[in-house]
Formats: sequence, C-alpha cells, structure tokens
Amino acid sequence: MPDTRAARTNTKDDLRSHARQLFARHGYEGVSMRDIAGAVGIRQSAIYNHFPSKQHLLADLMVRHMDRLLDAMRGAITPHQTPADALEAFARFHVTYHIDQPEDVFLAYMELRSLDDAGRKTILALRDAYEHSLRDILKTGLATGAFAIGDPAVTARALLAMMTGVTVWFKDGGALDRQAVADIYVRTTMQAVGYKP
Amino acid sequence: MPDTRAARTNTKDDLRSHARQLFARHGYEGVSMRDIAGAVGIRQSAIYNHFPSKQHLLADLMVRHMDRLLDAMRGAITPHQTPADALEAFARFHVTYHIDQPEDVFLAYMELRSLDDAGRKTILALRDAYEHSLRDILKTGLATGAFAIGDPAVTARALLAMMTGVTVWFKDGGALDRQAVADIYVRTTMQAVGYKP
DNA sequence: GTCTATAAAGGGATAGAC
DNA sequence: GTCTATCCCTTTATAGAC
Repeated sequence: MPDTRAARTNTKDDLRSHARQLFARHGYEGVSMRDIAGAVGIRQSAIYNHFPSKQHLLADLMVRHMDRLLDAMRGAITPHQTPADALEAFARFHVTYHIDQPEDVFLAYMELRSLDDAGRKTILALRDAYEHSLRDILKTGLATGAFAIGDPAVTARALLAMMTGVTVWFKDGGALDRQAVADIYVRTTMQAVGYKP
Repeated sequence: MPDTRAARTNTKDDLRSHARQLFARHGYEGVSMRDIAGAVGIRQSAIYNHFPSKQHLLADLMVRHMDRLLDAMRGAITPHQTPADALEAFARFHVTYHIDQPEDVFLAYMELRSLDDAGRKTILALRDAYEHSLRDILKTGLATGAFAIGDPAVTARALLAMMTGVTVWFKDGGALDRQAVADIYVRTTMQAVGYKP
C-alpha cells in the first residue's frame, strides 16, 4: 500500500516543477525565492540545499528542457525519410510537444534574457541544434525540388515561430482538441513550403 | 539656428522611449524606476511628475503601441480588395512594421502578464480587433475558394505568430534586408493559405 | 519640474540550531 | 534537509525644499 502522505521525498523535483510554473506565468524577475518555496511548502532558505542560487535554478530548468526536447525530436524524425515525410513528422512532433509542455517551452523561449552569459551560451547552442534540424530538412527539400521556398534559414525560423505560438492560446477543453490543432498546423506548414502531395 | 543642448524639453517622451527599450530588453520586472530615470538623465522620483506609477507607465506604452498599430494596419489594407490582395497587404504591413518597431511590438506581446487587470482587458480588446482583421480576410478567402485552409481562427493565430517572430532574430545589416525578409514572409504566408496565383 | 531624503516593504543569500 | 533569524541591499512611492 502506497504512502499517500505528502511527505518530502523529492523536494528538488517539486522545486523544479513549481519554479517552472511560476517563472512561466510571472517571469523570472517577477517570482521570488519565497514564492517558489511557498508553493512547495518549505521555507525560502531550504531551497539553497538543492540549488546554489536562483540563477542556477533557472539554468537547470532551461538546460533540462532543451535536452529533453532535442532527444524527443531526434526520436520523432527518422533518417532516410523523404523531405516531405520528415517535415510532416517534425511539424507534428513540435506542435504536440509544445501543446503538452507549454510551461517548459514558454520558459525556454522567453527567459533567455534572464540567463547569465554562460547559461545563455549553452541554451543558444542547444536551440541552434534544434533549429538546424528543421533547416536541413528544408534545404534537402529545396534541393530535390519537393519544396518551393525562399531562404531556408528564414523559412525555418518562420515555421518554428508559427508552431511554437500554439502555446500562447491553446487550452484543453476548447473547441478543437490536440489532434485537430496539430492537423491544422501540419497542413499549414506543408502548404507553406509549397509541397504538392 | 536650433538649440543643440541636451535640454529637458520633453522628459515625458524621453521616459517613454527609454522605458520601452529597457522593458523590451530586460522585462518589466527586470527594470527599476532608477534604471529608467538613469537612462533619461534624471532622478527616480522625478518620473512621478509624469507618470503616477510604474504600472501606469507600462500601460501607457502598450495602449499607445496598439492604437498606432491598428491605425497603421487599417491604412495598409483597403476595402474591396480581393482576399489574396488583402492578405498580401496585411502580411507585408505586419512584417515591415514589426521589423521597424521591434521593441514596441515585443513589449506588447510579452508584458501582457505584467499588466494589471484593467490594462490587460484594454490591450486584449485591441489585440483581438487586430487579429480579427486577419481572420476576416481568411474567412472571406475560404468562402470564395481563393484559400485552402483549416479553421480560420487557428490559421490566423498561426500566421500572426509566424510573422511576429521576425522581431526575435532580424538585425539591420544582416545578409537580408527588410525588403528581402518581407518578401520571404509574404511568400510563405500566401503559400500557407494554399493560394494559387 | 527636479532635487534630496526617507519611508515601508521585499529581494537574494547566509549562519547556525536541530 | 529544514528551520528561525538576520544581513544587506534594492524596490516603489512619497514629502518637502528649491
């Protein structure tokens, strides 16, 4: 029989999830260590048993998010696909992942400015790797004639911004479910690159 | 002969422009009244001769931005255009305006959460009016068969996010100028709605 | 309209008991 | 690993002189 008491068995993970939620909602600068501790149910000073500073806590959240995102993306698109299949897989993955992890995603995209130089450099490299995967798909499709697009780097950024924006408005229980929303974004993406099925 | 001394002739506008720049760069919570005053060259307490609070200063910036944006957009798209012409005009306007006013735009999109309830309601209404203009173009194009899209509301949000994202990366003096970048976004937009010229 | 001075509150981080 | 207590600094906003 499981222990159902709210015992402090994993304070570090609790801190991560509440900090993520609060940072996403109010911004890094808008959240105090007391706010985070209060959400978890401990005192502010106890946070320092798990993270050496507020800045380290933010960096931890962002790096872990980017690592997970990259791993998941690499699992979603397989080598040797046609550019069209790869783009469709990428788009569906990106939109559904962002629908399911809106806080992580929002944080990573918005709070880059709150990160110190070292952390910012790390995150930018990871973000760049992610963006590059999409850019490579577009470049291949352009070379094979499957896609009709302008500059692949600009188009990649445009498509990423489009798909990432789903986090701003999507709410569970709305008129359209995840699947229906993902379908629309995938369709819009494929049309945007001029793909003719 | 004009007076070239850095006299304090328009502190209020100086406060607006420096606050806009600082808020856009570091976020509302990340900027203090001392920071703003320092940028303008006055003491922090003197701000209160022009704005009753930091919150009022933010609301002033956001409302003025949305008013200007709506006016400019309404001037850019004319009635009785075909849906395709209207969409092209809207896209070109949106991208170039956002390239030219990145700080205003970034602020209005990001700092909604820092606004109090009254201000947030005002801004959301203005934003809604703007989004509705694009949605109406898409609806008309869908009805006339000019566009091949899924839900117009979702597509409108997707396209707006795509185009607004240009503020994140565009820098003057890069490989592509405003015009070239706008061309790519306009093309991607027209293709995204399945328009066949 | 700007200044100096200050009030009142809240911020991140540390010390040391348990 | 969490607690209480505290340090030291910054924050928004106000008071009153000039």
